[in-house]
Amino acid sequence: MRAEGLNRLNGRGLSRRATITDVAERAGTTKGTVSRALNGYPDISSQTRSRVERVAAELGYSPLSQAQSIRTGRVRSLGFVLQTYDHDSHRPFLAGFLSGVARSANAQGWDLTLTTAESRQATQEVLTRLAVERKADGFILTRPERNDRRVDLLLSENIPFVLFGRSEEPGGCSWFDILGEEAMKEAVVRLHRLGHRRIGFVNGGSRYSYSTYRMQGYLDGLRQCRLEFDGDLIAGNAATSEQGRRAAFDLLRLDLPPTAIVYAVDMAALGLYRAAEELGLEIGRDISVIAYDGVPEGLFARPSLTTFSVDQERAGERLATQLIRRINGADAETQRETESAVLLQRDSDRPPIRSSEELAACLGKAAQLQPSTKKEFN
Amino acid sequence: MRAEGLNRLNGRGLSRRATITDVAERAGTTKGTVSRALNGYPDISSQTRSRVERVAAELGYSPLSQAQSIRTGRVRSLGFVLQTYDHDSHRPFLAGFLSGVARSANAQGWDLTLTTAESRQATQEVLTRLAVERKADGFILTRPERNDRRVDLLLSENIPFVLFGRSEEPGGCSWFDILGEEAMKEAVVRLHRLGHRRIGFVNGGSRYSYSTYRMQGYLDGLRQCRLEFDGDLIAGNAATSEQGRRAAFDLLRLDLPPTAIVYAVDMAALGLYRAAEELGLEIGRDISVIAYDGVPEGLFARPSLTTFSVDQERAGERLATQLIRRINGADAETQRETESAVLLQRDSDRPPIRSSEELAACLGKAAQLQPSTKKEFN
DNA sequence: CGGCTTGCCGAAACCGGTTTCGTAAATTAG
DNA sequence: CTAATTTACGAAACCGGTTTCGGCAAGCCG
Repeated sequence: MRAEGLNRLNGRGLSRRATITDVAERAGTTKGTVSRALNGYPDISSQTRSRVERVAAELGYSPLSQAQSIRTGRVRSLGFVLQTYDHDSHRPFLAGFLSGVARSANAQGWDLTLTTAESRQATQEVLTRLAVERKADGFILTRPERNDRRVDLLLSENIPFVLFGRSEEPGGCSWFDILGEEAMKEAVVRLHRLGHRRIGFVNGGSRYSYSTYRMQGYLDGLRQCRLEFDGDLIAGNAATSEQGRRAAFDLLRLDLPPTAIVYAVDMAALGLYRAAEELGLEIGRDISVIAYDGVPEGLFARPSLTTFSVDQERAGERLATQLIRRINGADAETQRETESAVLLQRDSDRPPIRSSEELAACLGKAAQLQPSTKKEFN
Repeated sequence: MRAEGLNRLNGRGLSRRATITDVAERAGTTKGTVSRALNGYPDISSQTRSRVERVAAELGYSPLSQAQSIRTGRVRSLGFVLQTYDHDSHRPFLAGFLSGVARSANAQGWDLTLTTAESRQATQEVLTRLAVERKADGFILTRPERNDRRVDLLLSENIPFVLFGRSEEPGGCSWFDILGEEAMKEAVVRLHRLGHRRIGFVNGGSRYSYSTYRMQGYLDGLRQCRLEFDGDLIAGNAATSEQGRRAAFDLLRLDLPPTAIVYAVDMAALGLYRAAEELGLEIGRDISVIAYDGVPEGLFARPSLTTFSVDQERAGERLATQLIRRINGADAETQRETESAVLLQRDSDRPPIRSSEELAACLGKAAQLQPSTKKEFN
């Protein structure tokens, strides 16, 4: 356990990095002066400052963040907790998102520390641990919930954080978000314009705050198109493909089924594809669908899924930048941004070939078909 | 987890953690003794050791890794460089993989530091930077290349690392890998058993070492089935959907086209789906396919893609464990593991409905069809 | 009983930084 | 021209750990 690995700087190994003492010696001054010069303290003459800066550059000196941190308490590192208990639908996002976060952080001389948690409770503990052990100066939280315990914790401990998603927390949060309500509204309008008159809605996970916005957008869309609201056309929450399939059955079993469905979540919309297969319906003809997220799976489904896509990488970049600003003291309220989703116009939304009544009749033949027991989704 | 120790509040918010001095005072000894006791030095009486351990537990003390690191040079952190220039096909993997790495690392008291690089050159620089700045004690490298500069660098600098994939580097590397050759062989055997006699092969990126193994597996499969080798049946490298589509056209344009194709990479195999659409072929009837990776897209394609899937999360877990052992001084050669891929038996491989000759004739009608200019794959 | 190990641990140096404190020199004020 | 401020920086403490060094006390041997 002990001493083997520690003399890594032997001979041909890593060229020894320059320390602050090296810089001080070469600049003919002391550690303290070098530190103050490099950190912009006011009581350093401009002459000395530039000399120190030049020497530091020559030696390629850059301070060791963990050495700094034991005094300053800051490590120049952003924290992200991968919540493995969370529904799968965010998995495809992760690569782009993390890549954006890390890229933006790196560009500003920061790093990203990644951890996992397997329950909500574990998330709270991990956040606390990382903050106490000073592994991270602040956190990026994704997918805020309606009453998010992470937010409560970080607010009460006064630890900086930013949200991917909005929050109504009175404490005041920073966030970056995509306007899901705007997309949902546009989806309805678009389907209406194609000739659909009964448009269903399948929302995402109800505990998440995004579902409020998306529902609102659906309702706004109905209003704008002067379509009457019909509670039957709203199915339960669905964030996974299997949940989406069940929601589809619920809607299609109606006496007057929708001819088009707006899904708040791509993965759930892919469940409609399964349901359609089982019921012998053709998507884009018998039943249209528009969803939200832009997961890659939608591109390979047939017909390909029309959806509003979110640029995860950009979100990651923005959030990293905001968080660094927050850690550097910016007010929470000043760090808020929203953007629009981008419609990927594909093949799952087309004019209806039958009315709701005709569709119902058509489905009548397959009426005995219940949502079969879950098929293996391997 | 260690809530008792955090309870002393320090002004607003942040709770003060117990330091080694707190432990020393409470145990009635000195910092040095506490450190030695907790780090397993032999010159501490078992009585003192257990007293210190008890006090440390009471106070919820755990050393600050960055404070340790300025003396020991070790931070208990694993490094991973996200190579954004690398072909996309690994993106879907990332979530599971990183989750495995982080989970396993966390469980052992380590952390994961994530960075990005946008070119091979940048990767080299980032690896060096992280090592010199002591942000990571070692690295996990994915997808080793035939002559991998990362490996050269880390070997020459004597920095611990493990590979997801094998390497013939003489220096001696640690690795975890899935036996791609085994899977490719089984794919051929399986297709042969279904009645296919002309089986094509589309390899993945030729610069990566995995392509050697997978090619070998294909050849082994032919041999086992006593099928004659035909160079025409091997198409160029394809790692993306578009490349896979072009490779499909190359094979299907042959005078005697294959009735089944083994793809070394799922994403490329999905390109065959596009080609088939354009040529009016039905996958699983006119042309069968088995691929490798287990990307989620394959599940939603129709017919769903039969493929050998890799448990990314487990790979991440194993690699993290190996790397930690390496950093703790284990020999590189002792840290090597391989496992088998798992066949996801789906619907893209079925008995051929026509012979190669019939297929050629069938395709003749569509012969004028060239691979059209790249469609937008948004 | 004396000399030599050995076991155990306190004291202090050290790691690479930051920050406080005090003061000589330079500047300004009177 | 002296006194009062500033300015600029060295010296040293400090952060939270690790590691070296040396010495005391007990144990062993003769």
